[in-house]
Amino acid sequence: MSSSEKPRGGTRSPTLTRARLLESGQALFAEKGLHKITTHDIAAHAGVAAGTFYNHFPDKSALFREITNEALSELTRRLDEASPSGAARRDTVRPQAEALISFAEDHREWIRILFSRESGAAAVEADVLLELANRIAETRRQSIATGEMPAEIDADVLAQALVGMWTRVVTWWAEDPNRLPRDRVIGTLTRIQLQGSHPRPEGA
Amino acid sequence: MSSSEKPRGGTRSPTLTRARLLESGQALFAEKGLHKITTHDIAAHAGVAAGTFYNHFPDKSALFREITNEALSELTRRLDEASPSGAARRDTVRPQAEALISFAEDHREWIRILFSRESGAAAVEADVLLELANRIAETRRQSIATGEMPAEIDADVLAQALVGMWTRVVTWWAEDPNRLPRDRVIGTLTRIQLQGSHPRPEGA
Amino acid sequence: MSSSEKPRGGTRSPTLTRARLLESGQALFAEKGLHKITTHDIAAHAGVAAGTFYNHFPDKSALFREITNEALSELTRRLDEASPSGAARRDTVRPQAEALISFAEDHREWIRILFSRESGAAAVEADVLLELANRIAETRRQSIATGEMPAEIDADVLAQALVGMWTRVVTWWAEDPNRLPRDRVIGTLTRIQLQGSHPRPEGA
Amino acid sequence: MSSSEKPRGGTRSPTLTRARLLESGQALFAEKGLHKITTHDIAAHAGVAAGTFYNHFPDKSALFREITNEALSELTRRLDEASPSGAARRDTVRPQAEALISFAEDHREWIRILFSRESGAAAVEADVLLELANRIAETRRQSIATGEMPAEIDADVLAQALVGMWTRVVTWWAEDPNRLPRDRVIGTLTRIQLQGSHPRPEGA
DNA sequence: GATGAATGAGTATTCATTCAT
DNA sequence: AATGAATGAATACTCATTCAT
Repeated sequence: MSSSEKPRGGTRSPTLTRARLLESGQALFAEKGLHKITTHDIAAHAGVAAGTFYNHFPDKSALFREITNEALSELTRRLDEASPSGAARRDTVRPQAEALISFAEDHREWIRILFSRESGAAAVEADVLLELANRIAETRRQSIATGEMPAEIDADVLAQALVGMWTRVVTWWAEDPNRLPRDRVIGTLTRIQLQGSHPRPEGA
Repeated sequence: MSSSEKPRGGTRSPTLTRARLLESGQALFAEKGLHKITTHDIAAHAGVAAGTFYNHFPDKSALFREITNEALSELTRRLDEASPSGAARRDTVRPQAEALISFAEDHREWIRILFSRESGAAAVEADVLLELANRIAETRRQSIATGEMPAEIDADVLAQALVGMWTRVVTWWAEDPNRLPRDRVIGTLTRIQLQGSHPRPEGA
Repeated sequence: MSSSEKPRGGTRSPTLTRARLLESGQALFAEKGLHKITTHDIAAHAGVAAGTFYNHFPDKSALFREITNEALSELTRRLDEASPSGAARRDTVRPQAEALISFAEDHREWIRILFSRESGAAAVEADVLLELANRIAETRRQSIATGEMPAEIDADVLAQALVGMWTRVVTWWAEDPNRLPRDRVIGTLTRIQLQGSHPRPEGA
Repeated sequence: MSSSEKPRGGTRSPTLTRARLLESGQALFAEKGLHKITTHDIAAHAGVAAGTFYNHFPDKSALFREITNEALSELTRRLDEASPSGAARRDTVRPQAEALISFAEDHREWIRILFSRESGAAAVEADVLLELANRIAETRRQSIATGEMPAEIDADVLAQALVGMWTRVVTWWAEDPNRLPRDRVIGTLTRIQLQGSHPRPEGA
């Protein structure tokens, strides 16, 4: 077979094709979101025919889910690594902020896919993020229980707040990392939180 | 012709029809987002024919924009009211949190439309939110300048963080206000912030 | 009733309204043709409500037909006048060309409506034009019969040819009468025809 | 699944499908004109699904343009062939009339599409026809310059006149070629023109 | 596995026409 | 007669998905 032939049949490695589709989906979803990208776009970007897409993924959302799952488990992995279960509570925040920012540095596309609005990932990320939130909240809940943190604080609200804060900041920063040195982001993120102080009521 | 025919001609008040379309759009967009709702859905929900939609709005996005504009200006109005420019800085946070939560109580649909992911409002809300963020940030910037707040804090990051935090919390809470009494949300939101304490470096 | 009120009910003379609709139709059809103009356009241009249109005309094509009929009968009238049945044949062409050109000068809009392509008048004008063609042809037919005109000439073809020629020229000229003084158009039109000479075969 | 299902997947030759769409468009446009024919009509006539149309043409007007372009270039080709640039002027008319009539015989549908009113081709044909007109006019202009043709003749008017005449005659004839033998049409067309005679002024 | 033409349900939008007021 | 909101059929175009080759 001459190598200049149009590839037909099982030419290239299927694994490679699959990988290419994944990459293409990643790049394109990051750029425009799930709904503005067609399966044809992805196939074209991957250099394969439209039908080939369906040899590797049952449908468009399956590819999307695979991407987000991979992204989320990598993120989870890094966050886990950053706060081993045995670690002292106080040490937990900075390493996690660092993990998140490093993740953003290494995978800007994933950040866009996971966290930017209209990306299509709303449902997909919810669970993982909630889990993250809850994990964070759990630490706080204990602080609250021990009186280290004021009782006015609700752990669920706190969890949502932290997730919202972190995802927004990291998305904003990943759009253009030149905005700010990473350490400054981490430094700020680390300090925005309850420090155990019992603030006087505002009006006082 | 029997009198049971569908109404033709200018039967009902146009203002009413317009209002109905607006309401229907609000309800449906809140439920499923801009992209999953068709103009036919809206017309049907409003009890009018498909074409009637276009007697009142040039296109789907115009209706959406009208809804979001109204929502945003109401939100802006409340936030402005909550923090008169002359107010002392410290007094600013709680009233704004209260304003936001009250807004959410009164307009759960608007919250979903403005802040939930995949709503279609990404671009629309950006400006207003950023403005809000910057307003908040400005207060902090001054605190930082006066040394009241540690210099490690970056005002831009802080602004993003606060916006992310607030929008996420309010969206989460508005999904089901029974989750928690509003005061608890406000209380927590009010305390999540730097209190001027200079925390010891994490490792210390 | 104050005169500044929005006219409602039988305010203005219905005859006037009808006339205005006719004028508006004329102006708009001339500009863009039947298919690109909506009944709303016409009503708006006439300064009346959309429904009013249907108080005066059963439908859009009725208005169009009325305009074309009026235009065509005026044209017919002028052409008839220009060539009274008793006139000598030779004298017939120039007066008719003059009549046509004058008609074009007085009614540029009608020219566009009747003769320009895509105006919507295709079917409408056919008959009248054909009649015109046939009347012209008849004159020629006699010339042919008497040997004044060569037998190779077919009267039907000639009729079509003259109609095609005249309508195209007049349409072209009416687009911008400054292109040429009317006499030059008439002069040329008058001379483009068989003059009774028996041309030598082409190759000779 | 029964084998009587509609064909799915790349069953038939795409070239064939494209050709069929082209033919269908041709037939239908010739019959009713661009605006009265829908893409669904064309697809149905071609025996394919509605969406298939768009696999082959970006939109309806692209198909139309393709048809008219092909028609016009074939016509141009034939006219060019009929009057090689070196030919003596006088020899030019009959061959061109012959070319036009032959073209009409071979492509009645194209004639309708190109020249009949309301076909939708107004803009498309303009250039080519004008070019044709000007080419014809140029010959005359020279005749006028040399005094071979009377100075009262305006070359631009003449060009418009010839184009109007020819297109109308050929359209009329192509509707039903049985009306007349082609030679009679050609013969007449050939003789309708200025023969160089200086006619006495009509009134004389 | 790969191909890519074909499929057809889905959707925004237009506009001639109606008729209660 | 005049109004103008309402109607709804019509239509161009998109795109996820299928399947014969």
